[in-house]
Amino acid sequence: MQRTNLKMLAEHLSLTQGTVSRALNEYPDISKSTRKRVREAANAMGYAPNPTARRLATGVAEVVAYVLPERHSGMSESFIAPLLQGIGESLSERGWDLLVTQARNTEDEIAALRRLTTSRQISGVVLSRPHKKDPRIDFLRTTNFPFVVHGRSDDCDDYAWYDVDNKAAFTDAVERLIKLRHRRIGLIGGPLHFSFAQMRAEGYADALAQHGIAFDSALVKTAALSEEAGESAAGELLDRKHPPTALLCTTDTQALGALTALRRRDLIPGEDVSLIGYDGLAIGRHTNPPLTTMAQPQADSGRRLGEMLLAIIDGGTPTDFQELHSADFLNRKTLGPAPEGKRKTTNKDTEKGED
Amino acid sequence: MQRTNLKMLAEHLSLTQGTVSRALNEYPDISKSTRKRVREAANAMGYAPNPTARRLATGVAEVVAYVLPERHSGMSESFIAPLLQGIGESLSERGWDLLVTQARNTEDEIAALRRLTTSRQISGVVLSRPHKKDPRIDFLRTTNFPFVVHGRSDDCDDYAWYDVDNKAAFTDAVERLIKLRHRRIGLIGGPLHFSFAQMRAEGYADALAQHGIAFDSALVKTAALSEEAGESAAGELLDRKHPPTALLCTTDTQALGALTALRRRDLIPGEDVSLIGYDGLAIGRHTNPPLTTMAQPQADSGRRLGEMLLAIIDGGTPTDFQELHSADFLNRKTLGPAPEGKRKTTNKDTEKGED
DNA sequence: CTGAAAGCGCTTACAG
DNA sequence: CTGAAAGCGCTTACAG
Repeated sequence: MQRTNLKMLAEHLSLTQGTVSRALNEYPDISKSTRKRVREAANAMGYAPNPTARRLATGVAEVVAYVLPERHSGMSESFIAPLLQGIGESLSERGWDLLVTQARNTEDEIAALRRLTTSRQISGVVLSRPHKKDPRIDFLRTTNFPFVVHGRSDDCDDYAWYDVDNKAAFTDAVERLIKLRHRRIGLIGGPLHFSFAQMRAEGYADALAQHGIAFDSALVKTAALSEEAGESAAGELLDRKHPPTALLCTTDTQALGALTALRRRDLIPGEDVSLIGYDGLAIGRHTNPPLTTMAQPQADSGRRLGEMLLAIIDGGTPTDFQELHSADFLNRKTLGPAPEGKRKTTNKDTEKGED
Repeated sequence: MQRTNLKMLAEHLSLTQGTVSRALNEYPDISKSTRKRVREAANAMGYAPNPTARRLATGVAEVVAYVLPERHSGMSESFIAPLLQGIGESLSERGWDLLVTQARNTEDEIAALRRLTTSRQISGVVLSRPHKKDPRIDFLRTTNFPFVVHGRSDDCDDYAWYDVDNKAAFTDAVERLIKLRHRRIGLIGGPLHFSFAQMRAEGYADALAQHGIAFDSALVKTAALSEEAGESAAGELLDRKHPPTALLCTTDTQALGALTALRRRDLIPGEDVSLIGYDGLAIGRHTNPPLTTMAQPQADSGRRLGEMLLAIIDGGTPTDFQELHSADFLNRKTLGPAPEGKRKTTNKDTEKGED
C-alpha cells in the first residue's frame, strides 16, 4: 500500500497539487471553505507531506544539530542525556528533529558542520563546552548560520548563549572558605582553553584579591577534567611543606580524585582539608563523605537552548538571547572551618584497586 | 557564492548530469577515464551531492534514529552518552547521520517512529531498554523496518539485538553470596515490564533453587529504578523480623538507595549486610563504601549496534546479529561473609538533607 | 560508453 | 480564488 502523497490527495479533491499545497499551508488567498475541505480530506486520508521533498523545495531542513562534546572522563557527561531530552522536547513541539554529531577532533567537527550546513541538512546548531577561542563558533559566525552555545567563549558579544556565572560561583565558594578562616586555599584548575575553566580561575583570584589574600601560584594546579588528574594535582598540593587547608576543584570529577588523594593521606575531608567541587553531580551525594559543590541548574537548560535556537531561526536577534544563570551552593559534608595550628603529618598508604 | 551542484559540475565537464552522477557513483558502464576525470573535477570544485535531493531520488535516508529511553533517575542514564558516541562513530564512517527521538510515552514514541519511517526520513532504528512486550518492537517488526535492540524483549527470536546475559549475571551474584554463607538473600527487583528486570529476577530464583534454598517471597521487593525506591524497598526488607543478610539490587541506582537505607540503620555494608548492584556505574567507585556490582561491557556496545544495523540495512539477516555478552563481577567493598549469629539491633536516625 | 528524459514529492512565483 | 508550470538537485531506466 502506497503512502498517500500530494498527487493522490489532489486528484481525490479534483484540485491541483499547488492549490492543495497552499491550502494545507494556510495561504490566505485560498478560500476558507476549500482550506477546510482540503484539511479534512488530508486527515481522512492520513496525508502528511514528505519532509524530504518539502526540504528540497523550500531549503528549510527543520532539523537541528547537537554537537556531542569530546569524550572526557565519561562521568562528567551525565549532563548530555537531560540536555538532549530538553532540546528534543522544544523541537518536537514544532515537529522538528534533532541530529547528533560527533568527531574525534575540532577539525573533523568543523568539517562535519560544514557538510551539514552547506548541504542544508540542518537549520541550526547547539554547541556545548565551548573553548575560549572556539573555531566552531567562528565558523558558524562567519557563515552566519543560526546557533546557540551552552556556555560562552571569550568573545561572546554577538551570539546567543545560555551559561552559568562561573566567575561568581567561584568567588562565592572562596568567600565561604574565607569566612571559615581558610587562608591557604588551593585551586585545581581545568585546561585553560575551556572558557569555564578560565572564568572559574578568575573568580578564585578575584575573591582572594578582594579579601587581601595574596595570590600564591604554588597553590594552583591545572589538571585535566578526570579523576586521575584531580587526584594527582591534589596530591601535589597536599604534599607541599605548606599545604592548603582547602581545595577548590573546577569540576566534581576532579574533586572525586581529590577525595581519593585525601583518603590516601589519612586526611579527613571537611576537617583536615575542606573540599568544594563544581557541577552538582548526583554522584556527590554518595561519596565518602558527600561532596560539597556548586551546582548548575541543568534542569531545563536543554529546553531553553532549543527555544532560543528556534527563535533565532525564525529571525530573532541572537544577542537578544544571552542568559546568565547562577550556580547554587550545595553544602554537603566536605566543608568545614580551617583547622587550628599545624596539620597532622601526611602518610601515604597504598590501596587495593578493584578486582 | 553558490555551492557547486551537479548541473554546474556537468557543464564544466561538458557532460550531462546523468553521466556525471553515474561516474561519481562508480557505475561500471562509465569509462574508467571519465570516471577519473569527473572525480578530479568534483574534488577541485568541492562538489558534494545534496543529500536531500539524493534522498528524494533514491528513497534512502542515510540517517539512523536512536530512541531516547524514558527519563528515570537521571543517573542511570549515564550509558547514553557513550552509546551515542559509539553509534555515531560507526555511522560516520559511511557518512550517515544520527537522529535522536524522544517522547513522553510509548504511544507518542510509536507515533514518532511511524512518522519517521513512513516519511522515509530514516533508514533504521536503534532501541534501548525494551519492555518484555514492546509495542515499538512490534511496530518495527510488522512494518519490516530495519532495527536493532540494545537489550531484548520476551520474543527476541526474529530480530537483531545486543544484550548482556542478565540471568547469568544474577545467578553468578547469588552464588557468590551463597559461597560466603548467605542464606537469606534479599532481591530488590525492577519494574517487571522491563525484560532485564525479569531476567535478573529469574537468575536470582534459579540460583537459589540450584542450591536448595527455598524462594521466600518476603525477601523480594519490586521497586522503581530510582534511588528513593531502592532506599525504601531496602528499608522494608531490613526492618523485617528476619531480615536478609545480603541484598541484590537490579540496578546500581537502586543500590545507592539501599546504601542510604543501611547507613540510616547503622548497618555496615559488607559486614552486617552485603550489597551487590548491577551496571558498573563509575559512581560506585566513590560510594561509602565502594559498591560491589556486576558491570556490563558498555565500552563499544554503541559501535556494535551501529555496525549491526548497517549490516541489516544492507540486506543482512537480522537473526544473524544476536549477541549475548556477559557482565563482569566487580568486587569493591560491599560484599562480605554472612555475619554469624544474631544481627545487631536496628536503630533508625534522621539525617540532615542537603541545604 | 554517453545522452536525453522522466521522476522523486513538494513549493511558489506567475497568470488569469 | 485557482490552475499551469517551473524548479529544488539528484538518480536511473531506456535508447542508441
